[in-house]
Amino acid sequence: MSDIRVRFAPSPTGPLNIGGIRTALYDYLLAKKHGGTFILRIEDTDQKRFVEGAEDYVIDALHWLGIAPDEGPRAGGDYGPYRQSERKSTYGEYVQKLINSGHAYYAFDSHEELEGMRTRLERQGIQRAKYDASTRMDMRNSLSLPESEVKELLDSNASYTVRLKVTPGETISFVDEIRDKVSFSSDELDDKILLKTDGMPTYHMANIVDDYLMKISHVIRGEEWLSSTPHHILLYRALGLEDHIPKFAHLPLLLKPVGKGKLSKRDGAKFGFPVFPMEWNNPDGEVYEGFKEAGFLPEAIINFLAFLGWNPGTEQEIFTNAGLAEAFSLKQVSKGGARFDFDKAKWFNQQYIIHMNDAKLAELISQDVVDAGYDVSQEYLTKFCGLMKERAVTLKDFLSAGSFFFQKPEIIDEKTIRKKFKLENENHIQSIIETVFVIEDYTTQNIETAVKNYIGENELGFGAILPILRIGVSGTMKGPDLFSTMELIGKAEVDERLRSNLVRFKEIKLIQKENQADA
RNA sequence: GGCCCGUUCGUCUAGGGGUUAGGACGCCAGGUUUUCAUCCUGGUAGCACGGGUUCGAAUCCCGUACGGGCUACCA
Repeated sequence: MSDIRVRFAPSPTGPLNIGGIRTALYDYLLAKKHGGTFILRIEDTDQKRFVEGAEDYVIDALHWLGIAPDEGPRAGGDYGPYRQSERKSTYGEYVQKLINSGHAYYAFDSHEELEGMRTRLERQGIQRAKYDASTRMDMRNSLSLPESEVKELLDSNASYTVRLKVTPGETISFVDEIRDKVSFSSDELDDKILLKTDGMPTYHMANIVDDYLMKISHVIRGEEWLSSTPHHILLYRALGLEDHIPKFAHLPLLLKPVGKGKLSKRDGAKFGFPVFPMEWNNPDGEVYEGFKEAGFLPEAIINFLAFLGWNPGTEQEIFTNAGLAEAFSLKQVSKGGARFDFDKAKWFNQQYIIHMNDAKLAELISQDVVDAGYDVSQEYLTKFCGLMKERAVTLKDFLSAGSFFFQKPEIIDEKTIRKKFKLENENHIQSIIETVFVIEDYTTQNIETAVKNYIGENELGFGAILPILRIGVSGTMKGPDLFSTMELIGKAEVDERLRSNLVRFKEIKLIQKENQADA
């Protein structure tokens, strides 16, 4: 194990969407590239926003996608616990340290007082008033209040927060692995709350302490964190942990496929594709569709997501999980936001299905087959997958486009029958059905030879006969090689379908004739 | 409003002073196929705008526009 340790730190406030998955993927890829450790840490410091089941969802999704964490609440590890709510006691010491060294202070202001300050300053023309060096002495805190009063308040169990004391006039710079140097003026920074009245640390405090304690080497997170990074730098400095500052990489956001703004959870329903890895049943009863349920392969999603904002610098696009890890580099991550392109996702999935072995595919769709009420052997299913896979974009397409392998087709492509079927060929079709029926060894090759010989000998032309047979067997013009299809479906069933459908074709044709006569 | 980040075909992107600006998805056309799909070949389409630096700018600098993020006792 190298000392590269990368954490994915979601809040359990709902299902992890595809953007979160991408962040986790980049975390995973960077760790694996360097033989390091991928860590999952649950940032549940906001008890109000906690959603039951969200943590399990995150872990299950990462497992399904094949990017399971090496350390985390379920995986365990030497740096646990991995839920911040269970680490509450460890943060106090660091907060105290900041207070003692004068880098942080107690603030006793109520929500109303804070609100009052903001509206007061707004009336003076200040758009967004901050709690900072310019305002803190007008507020009720351990900097503005006499020491005795502070002690009194503390002793009387008055509720308080702890705020970071930001010194104005400084320039805070750091190197972002994706964007290079980024600078902020401390004048713009407010005195961030580090410890809430409920005794829980805020994200900023917990994050710094845990990253330090868990020996995190790289912080990869969404761009929305870029502007709070200077606060984090200040925190490391104040704690005397400047030598332990991890490398930062802020990822560009995932954007809606069309229109403005970042991809949101409701875009799935809006645009007709999943934005979550797996199905999620929201407590409010709303159901969010997942890629898994839509018939996507985890490898394909990973490959697709990896390329949304990153590229290997070569023209190779199809990568195994391990190949991605080897090729990955933060330097190749692009800076601009990427639109989510469902067409590209489907293309990746199709590629993965085509290249997957038939038995494996059979295994993946076997549950759907059972659910549809079909009962076939594993061998049959494997052959079926072999025939259908070039036509499938998702796993769902196997059954929707290949149902005639399991049951006699209900819907017949009548249009093609009207166009291709000639009543004068009826006897020929009849003869072909009989010719094929007497084949002893009912193989693709033998069926093909028999049919083609008959067509040749009677000078009929493939176009006049084969579409009729195809629709007779499968009901549709779309499908795998006709003779392979016949072999798999089997002689008796094929014979039955062809005989009964021939009758139906005649009816279709006669109705057509009548209509023409009327017109 | 302020601060910060960004902007190459419709989309994802390569390219970082001299390129016919490359690839992929999509779309279109052709070929292969009894059909559909796969596959193959070809086509379509782009450096946001304005200044500057330079012999030369997609590339460096400045500005503008546009997009995004942050501006909570949310993460």
